[in-house]
Amino acid sequence: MKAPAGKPEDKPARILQAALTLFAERGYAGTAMPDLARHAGVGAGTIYRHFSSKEVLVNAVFQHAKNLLREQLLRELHLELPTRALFTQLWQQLARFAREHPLEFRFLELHHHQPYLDEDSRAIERQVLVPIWAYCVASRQAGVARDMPAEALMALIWGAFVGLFKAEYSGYLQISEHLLMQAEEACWASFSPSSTGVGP
Amino acid sequence: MKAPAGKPEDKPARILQAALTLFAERGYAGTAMPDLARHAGVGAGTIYRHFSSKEVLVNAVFQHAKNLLREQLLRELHLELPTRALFTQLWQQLARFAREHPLEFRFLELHHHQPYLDEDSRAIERQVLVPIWAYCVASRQAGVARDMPAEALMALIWGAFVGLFKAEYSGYLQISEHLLMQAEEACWASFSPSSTGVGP
Amino acid sequence: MKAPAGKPEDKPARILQAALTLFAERGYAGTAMPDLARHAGVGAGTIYRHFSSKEVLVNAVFQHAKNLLREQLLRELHLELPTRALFTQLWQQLARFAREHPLEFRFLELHHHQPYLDEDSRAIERQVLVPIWAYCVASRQAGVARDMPAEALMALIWGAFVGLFKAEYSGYLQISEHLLMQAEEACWASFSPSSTGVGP
Amino acid sequence: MKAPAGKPEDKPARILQAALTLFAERGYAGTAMPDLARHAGVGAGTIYRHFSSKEVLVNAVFQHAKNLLREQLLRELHLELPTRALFTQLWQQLARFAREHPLEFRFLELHHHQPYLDEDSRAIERQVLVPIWAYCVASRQAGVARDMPAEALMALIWGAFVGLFKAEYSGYLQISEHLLMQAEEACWASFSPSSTGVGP
DNA sequence: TATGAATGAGTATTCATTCAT
DNA sequence: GATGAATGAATACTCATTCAT
Repeated sequence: MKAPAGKPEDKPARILQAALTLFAERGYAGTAMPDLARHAGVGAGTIYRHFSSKEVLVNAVFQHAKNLLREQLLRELHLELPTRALFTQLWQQLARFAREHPLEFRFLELHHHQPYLDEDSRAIERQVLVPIWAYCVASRQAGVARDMPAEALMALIWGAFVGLFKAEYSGYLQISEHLLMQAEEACWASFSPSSTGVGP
Repeated sequence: MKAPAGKPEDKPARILQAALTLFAERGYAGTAMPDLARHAGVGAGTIYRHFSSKEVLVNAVFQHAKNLLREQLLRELHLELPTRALFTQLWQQLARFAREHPLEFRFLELHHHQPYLDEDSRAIERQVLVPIWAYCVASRQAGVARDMPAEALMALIWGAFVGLFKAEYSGYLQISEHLLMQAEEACWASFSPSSTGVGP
Repeated sequence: MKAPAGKPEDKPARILQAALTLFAERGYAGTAMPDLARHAGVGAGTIYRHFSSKEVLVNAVFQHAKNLLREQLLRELHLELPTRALFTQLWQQLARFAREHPLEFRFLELHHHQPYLDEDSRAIERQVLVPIWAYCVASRQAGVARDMPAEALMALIWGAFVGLFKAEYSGYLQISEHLLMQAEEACWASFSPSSTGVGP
Repeated sequence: MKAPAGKPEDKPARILQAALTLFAERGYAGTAMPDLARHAGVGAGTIYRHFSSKEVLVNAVFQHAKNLLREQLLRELHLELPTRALFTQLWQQLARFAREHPLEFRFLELHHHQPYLDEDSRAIERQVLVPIWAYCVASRQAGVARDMPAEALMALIWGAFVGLFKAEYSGYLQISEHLLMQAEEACWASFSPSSTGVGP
């Protein structure tokens, strides 16, 4: 009979959860360890039994969040679909991630490229990007994406997506399912070569 | 004849400059006041003669940066231009801001909607948004923007723009003048209603 | 059949041994209990089953070491020997102790008269000193020791002895059997009244 | 008009003094920085303006104490004196140091060869020893010191000296001027070759 | 007015000790 | 009995802010 009690008994999980929440809210430097301990419902020392320093902790959170994103983004991806459909699928997976894991989403936005991220964290970051990058390169070669560097395409689409959800949690906007699909179409339009000026 | 020493500029400006630089680099919470004083080349106490607290200082920086953005964005705006041309103009003003004031740009991205921003800062934020919002609303009514909330359109375009420049200073990308224009076209495509299904 | 695992020895002994080692190396305040537990190969809590606090533990180590010194110093002491021979014997017993029990020797040097030593520890300290003191007093009355307080004689000889061995484990010196005997002679010279100026 | 006030205004000096006192009493590891600050009558942060860490502080104290010892020991040393007289002079200088600077004396005894001492501290340690070592070597070559390694001679005499003063501050003994001279004679006896067996 | 030394509450982290298993 | 995870007070150190000069 283990840990049937009220509070979830898994301390590391509680600590990660609290860290995710506070880092997403206040950022790494803005979060104090004693505060974090209180939120996790553990003693301050307990954190250090599981994570040897604040830096190690933030990297653990980063890697958890990034892995989750990778799984949600790349799982059940039907690469055989036509480019347009695949785009929709990617968009929806992203949206599902942002919806189901808002803290992870905000955390990742806030802790990009920070100096305390270690090599493992950076490696996972790259792991997420590579398949998307490949998709962009392939689309471009197939003539169904604009003639821009894959990196630029990704930056525009990812940026637009992030902008949309930031606007929501900033209170400017409520994203309905319908709006989500409209935004997807808008982004597809910025991704695929425009038909403007394309002959008769 | 006052202060003929090393740097002649006036103190408040030096302090604001140092604050802008460090906040943009390390964030508000990650920046220490004594460090900031050293960067500004003034005594720690001097900061407090001009800005009564760290919060007041960050708000001053925010307002300076946001005002600069507003001026660069809205100055010499030819509202009588056709929507498409106005879009290009806005895009170019934004790009000029990001290019000429990279610190202000990064600072603003990093300090959105933080709890230490006061009412004045939030008001200025809105001041910047309102004309853009009006442009979106008008475009939509004229049928030259997609049928989405103006807030969503702004979020998508602003997000894409920010994504592009973040990719640049993250080292993923080098933004040439040509690329900038291609990106503008892509964003316009996501802004204007797609011609899909529109047929004779 | 209990605890057939790795180290078979009994726990209290293992704990005392680890405490002796670490206290001798790093001092009382410089030694952490969890570290000590790891060195002893026991759980942290186990220490407290046998020693109710760190202070109790250090006193146990002190008493063990001091008792060992007492035994080695006073056992098989031929009090009937002439003063000179007895001096040599004491010197050799001391040397044997320092050689065979270097940790105990270092520990005792490092933890003299510390405020956490309890009355029992202080009592044992005195028990060791009393017979030596008696030897000094007797020698002096017999005219074979210098005309100084017994305490001063003891301090000089003990100090010289300790200095010699400290020099060895500080790496300044290697104490051969021959050197040990030379040193003994030198100390005897400082103990016994000089013949200088003694004439008919 | 500077610092005429009750308490000496020199913060670094006050901090060094408090550090000397507490380290001499409780040892390095046994002394807490906030305690030290309170003793020095300064804020905890003030210590760090002058000494960048506890280690830097203990090295500063060590170097101050060792330099003082060196000056008192080697100053006005009449190297042209006969060996016996020079020995007395060294002894008296040492005694003066132990008398006038009991805290420095205790501190040095307690912090020998500790791992936190830096190269500068170790260098000064050697600087003190070298001249004494030279004296021993010269004496030995002149046939007025026992035929032992200079290091052993030093260890015995220094050890005896330290033993004597430790006995005093441990309360076993009161060292009168007369006793000090008797002890000096005893130590000289252990230093110089015994006349035993030398006869007509 | 400007300074920067000084402060002490606050930070990350450690450690003697406890207690559920 | 033995364990080692958990604790929270204590530790070394930092930082926003003040104030004597």
